[in-house]
Amino acid sequence: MSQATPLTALQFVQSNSLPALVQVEIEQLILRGELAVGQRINESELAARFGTSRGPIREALRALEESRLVRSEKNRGVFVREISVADADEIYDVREALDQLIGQRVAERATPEQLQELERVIADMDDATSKHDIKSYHALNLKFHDLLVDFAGNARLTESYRLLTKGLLLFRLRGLQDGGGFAVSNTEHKAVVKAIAARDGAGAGRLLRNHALESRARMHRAAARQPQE
Amino acid sequence: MSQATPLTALQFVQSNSLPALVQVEIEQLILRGELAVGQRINESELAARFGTSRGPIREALRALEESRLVRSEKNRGVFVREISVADADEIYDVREALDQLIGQRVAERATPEQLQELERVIADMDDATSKHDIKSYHALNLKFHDLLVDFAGNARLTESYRLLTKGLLLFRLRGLQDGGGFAVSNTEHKAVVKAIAARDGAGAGRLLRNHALESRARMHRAAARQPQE
DNA sequence: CAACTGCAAATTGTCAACAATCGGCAATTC
DNA sequence: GAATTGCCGATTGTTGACAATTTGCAGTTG
Repeated sequence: MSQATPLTALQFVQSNSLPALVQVEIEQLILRGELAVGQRINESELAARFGTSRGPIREALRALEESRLVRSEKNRGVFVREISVADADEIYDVREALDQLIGQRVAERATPEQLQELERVIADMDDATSKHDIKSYHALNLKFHDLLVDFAGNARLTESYRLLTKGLLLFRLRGLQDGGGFAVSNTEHKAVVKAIAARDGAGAGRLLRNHALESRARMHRAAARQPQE
Repeated sequence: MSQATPLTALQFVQSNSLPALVQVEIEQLILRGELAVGQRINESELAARFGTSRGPIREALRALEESRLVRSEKNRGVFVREISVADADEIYDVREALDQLIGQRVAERATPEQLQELERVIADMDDATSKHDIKSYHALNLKFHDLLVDFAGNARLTESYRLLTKGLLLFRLRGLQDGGGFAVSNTEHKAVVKAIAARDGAGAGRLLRNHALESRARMHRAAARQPQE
């Protein structure tokens, strides 16, 4: 699913409707922080920015509301969703369960090529760590977990997982996620991949769940350090 | 969350926008089977039916698309989503993981009142079974699992779970879910509640996961009996 | 008679205008 | 001078109209 399928321009125009395009565009705006958390979204402004009328914008916003990236107040507008530590905790509860499933399934079905790809990303993360390149590390970390859920080979699982973690991304924008510990985090990644390589489903599941658990703990430490609630 | 909060008419009008209302209305239409699985949805027709213009309808459909109840093809319209046995299997994979989490959490935090409520629903299901009232049994079964996820006390979990099982409801409309076995199913319910009452989190989790597993098996038997793929 | 071409009706995609509502500011009152 | 009221600009909610696209059908052609 994250495999970039090369589309011809024709296929692209045929399959993507304006609201769908606008939707991912707004999503990027939010996830990159250009639309601040909690901020009201002005429909006319976005319409002007994308060169459309307000109709497609509204459709896109309604979809984003369903996917929990924005909330809407009647007659007042839609706002970029805010997320509290308690919210993040709820997400982590579910994420831990899904990560366990992911680890188990990937261990059972990953191909050698996929295993290699995971190892390559881990190596890149080591690189980023030694260069203190936090931004790269974070992108690679996302990619790593994205690959994992992809390799689990269950579209619904992928969908549920992505929806969930998107909420966490929102949280990161508040600067509250992953309070350091990059090296530690990557050590955990390595343990997971090792279990996958050994086809140890139960072990990989347990380790990946534990990784999520540790990630949650790192979030809590960061939140305690920088209490902005 | 499923606790019916009584709203005054004023609050109702203030909080619910037309697209949101239309959305649940269309959802009901689909889940009750009035809009057949796979069928194309005519926007103008719905607009006339609800006495609105097409704008709100389109917004609602976009939200339903995000929640996977419909799919949309550009310039052709939106269709009620179809679901295959393979799709249902994917859903069950995730559901099993979530059910385990639900069982565990409920065992840890259910109040005596909540426990009683669960037992009451189970008794009602026994009633329905002895009366061979399949319809009531099914509604009660839904209610039972709805209560469980509610009592788990995690809004995100509830949301993920409901989204997932909504897809399964779509499947049931094809007459492929739960090939008999009501009595057996309720026996499993009783075991789960027993573990909850004993505050046995691990046990309740295991039992509820197993219940989902058995439910999946029942689905497969029904699908094998009535192959319409 | 099969296959292709070109219309025509139906339907979706998009827009721009109008109505309803909200939030803030100034005028008024006590 | 503080509180309240009434207005005004800005923004959302909804609509009806128009443009673009699809699809089935009839007519034509080989």
